[in-house]
Amino acid sequence: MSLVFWLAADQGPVRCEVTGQEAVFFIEAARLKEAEKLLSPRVSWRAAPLNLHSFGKRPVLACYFASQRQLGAARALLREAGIQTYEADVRPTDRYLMERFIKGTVEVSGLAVRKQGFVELVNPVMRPASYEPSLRIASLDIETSVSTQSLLSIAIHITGQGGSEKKVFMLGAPVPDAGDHVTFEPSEVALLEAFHAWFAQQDPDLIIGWNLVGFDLKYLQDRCDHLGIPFRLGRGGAPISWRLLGRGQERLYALAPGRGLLDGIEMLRTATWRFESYSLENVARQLLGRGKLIHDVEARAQEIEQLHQQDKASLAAYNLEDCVLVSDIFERAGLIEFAVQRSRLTGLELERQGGSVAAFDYLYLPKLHRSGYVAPVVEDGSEAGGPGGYVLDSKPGLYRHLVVLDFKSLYPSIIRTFRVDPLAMIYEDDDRVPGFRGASFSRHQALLPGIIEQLWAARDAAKAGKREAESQAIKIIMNSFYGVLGTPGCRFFDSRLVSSITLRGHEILQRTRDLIEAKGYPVIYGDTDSVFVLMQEVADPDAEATELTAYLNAWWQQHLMDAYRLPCHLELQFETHFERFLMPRVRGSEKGSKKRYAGLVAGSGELIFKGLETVRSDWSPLAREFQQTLYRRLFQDEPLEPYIKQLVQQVEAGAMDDKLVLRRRLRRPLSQYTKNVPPHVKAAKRADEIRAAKGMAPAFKRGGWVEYVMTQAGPEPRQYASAPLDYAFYIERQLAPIADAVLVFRGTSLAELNDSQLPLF
DNA sequence: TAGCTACGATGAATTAA
DNA sequence: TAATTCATCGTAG
Repeated sequence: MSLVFWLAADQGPVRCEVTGQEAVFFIEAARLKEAEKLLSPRVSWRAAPLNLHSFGKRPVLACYFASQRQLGAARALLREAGIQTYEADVRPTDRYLMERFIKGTVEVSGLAVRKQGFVELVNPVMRPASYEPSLRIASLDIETSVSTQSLLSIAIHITGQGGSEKKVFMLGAPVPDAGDHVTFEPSEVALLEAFHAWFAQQDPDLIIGWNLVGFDLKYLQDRCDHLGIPFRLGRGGAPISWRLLGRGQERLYALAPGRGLLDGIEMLRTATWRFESYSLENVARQLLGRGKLIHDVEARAQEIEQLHQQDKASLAAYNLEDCVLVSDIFERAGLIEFAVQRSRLTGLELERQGGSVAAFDYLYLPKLHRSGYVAPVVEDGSEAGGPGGYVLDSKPGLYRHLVVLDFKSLYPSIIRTFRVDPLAMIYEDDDRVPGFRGASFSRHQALLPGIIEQLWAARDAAKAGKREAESQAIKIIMNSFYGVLGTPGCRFFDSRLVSSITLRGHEILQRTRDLIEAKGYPVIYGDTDSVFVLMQEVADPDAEATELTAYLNAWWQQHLMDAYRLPCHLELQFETHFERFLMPRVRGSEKGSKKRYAGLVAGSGELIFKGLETVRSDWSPLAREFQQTLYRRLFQDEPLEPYIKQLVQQVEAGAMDDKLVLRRRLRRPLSQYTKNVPPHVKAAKRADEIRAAKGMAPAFKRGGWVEYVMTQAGPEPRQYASAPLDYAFYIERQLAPIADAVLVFRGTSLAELNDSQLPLF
């Protein structure tokens, strides 16, 4: 893999092609002499002895090369000579990838050659200096005409290094009141050319947007192809390279040489921000408290065309405002800082999504090599295995003063404490820490615990320095280790490893519960790393919770030292004090629920819902608002019955019709629902039938949302609903389950309340 | 261009009576 | 027709 860097320099942009990376493969030791003869005049390399974990225990030597290119050449030479190479863990990732985005923080030396207006460095050596982000960022958004398929306008908002700038390129005749930053062009070709010229001169490091690759860049590429002009947004006019990622769903991936392409939606997901809808409108409202300039999303396409004909100044403002929203969202969520930090930690491209397995390799393999071991290859055919987290049975009820204690980063802390590690597991020595499922771990020859220790310290430093994005990136990586070890897609997958993490977690959770109960506090629930402790009748719950936490931490320290001679890195923390708390029952059962509860946080008045209808996007707004009001009243000891009865009457009277929409995602293409047809699929199919009859294209794709209402004729798509709404459905299936979860503790139900209203004969 | 398991609710499909 | 199982989705951690 080679990388092209463009760096600012006095003589103009400096182009560096960097292939410098330590690459490695393995050959049988017996053929070293032959290999030396073949390789030494052509490439620079060195061989190191290694123990062999796989390849049938034959002695093997690791051959290190300065670059992937050298490795490739060596591989070809050896293959010709019939010398087999083993490439168990050669990776194409490059630790310097991110530096192309960080101007002035990379020291470059090498032979400078002038080439086509640029200075090219031959044999560059790059050395990262301190990290100092100074990026120039272009937020890009286009508007298009649905009827003619042509491009109407391109807006760009530039921020960061070098100051901010706003620009709109618009198709059509000039209008007077549009502002200086709006440029009008007579044709699409002229528009695209003007945009290219301006963009090259601005020379941003990053391009950001909303569905940037999947819509804006794709559209621009298609349009340029159609018009026969080149589309060159890379540095130095390089074209964008496109790739279609397979793996079931087709996803478009784009790379612009010398620039990063970051999509807001993907970045928010990666940084674990969660939204019900990732529309720009919704995310901007949630995060910034303001929305788009055109509100009616339904008629948006028509409105844009209409604006282009009648009010170009407004269209320019609208187009630009979307760019500004995206810039502000990136700023508010710290997405660029997050992307840079993540890339620095994982060695993966800024724009790379997921990649947990690759990140693990990046962190682990160099250390494994230095320990003298070769990693195994990925074996296909093996099934994922091993238990997950332990969930305590809950004791249902309505409580006062409940505190939640949880273990901070439980799985990473177990790995660190109990020396869980692929190498430690296979390394044979006498001083071992027991695991589960027959595994045990070398106390001294372990790599992962050290990696976690370093990350943990870096995270504490980031937190202390208020570098939130960095801390978040580290947390995500630490937490991904457990998942990676549990997937057959990872070369280190082994059910003994994951079981040694999760089953130790079971033990820790259960023992912690027992210790708390032995102290006289009832534990009514717990999930994986948390315990829910009752502090009813306690004068100062916060003080006692703090004291209890300290006691438990000290106990674990002592216990692990006594039982295993291990320093304990488990850390229980007192997280929340609920003034009031409700643990529901499983519907139609006496059993307490798991993963569903609600509580009123002491002091703040904040209501927290977990797993309940309120937080589920597939329940109607009616149901979700009902639950929040109901619980608020419950926790404030206000009467419930009048409110419930009143709401039921309002529903029947048709006063709540706009809150009855249900939404659910299609996780497959419509045609693949064969075994049964759930309501949202029925609604989607009806919608597409109606659309087909009108000569319109199908609107429901895999991954899309279906909005529907329940009518007396069954589920109907929201846009095309015709039958009268089925109020009985909403009362019995949306309100009653929510009311009953509370009323059951008073020995009544919604149905009973309703019946009592009927006249008695 | 491969992180994981546990759990609950609903409604459709299937089976027992 | 009632009871049970299965498919599907969204969620907790």
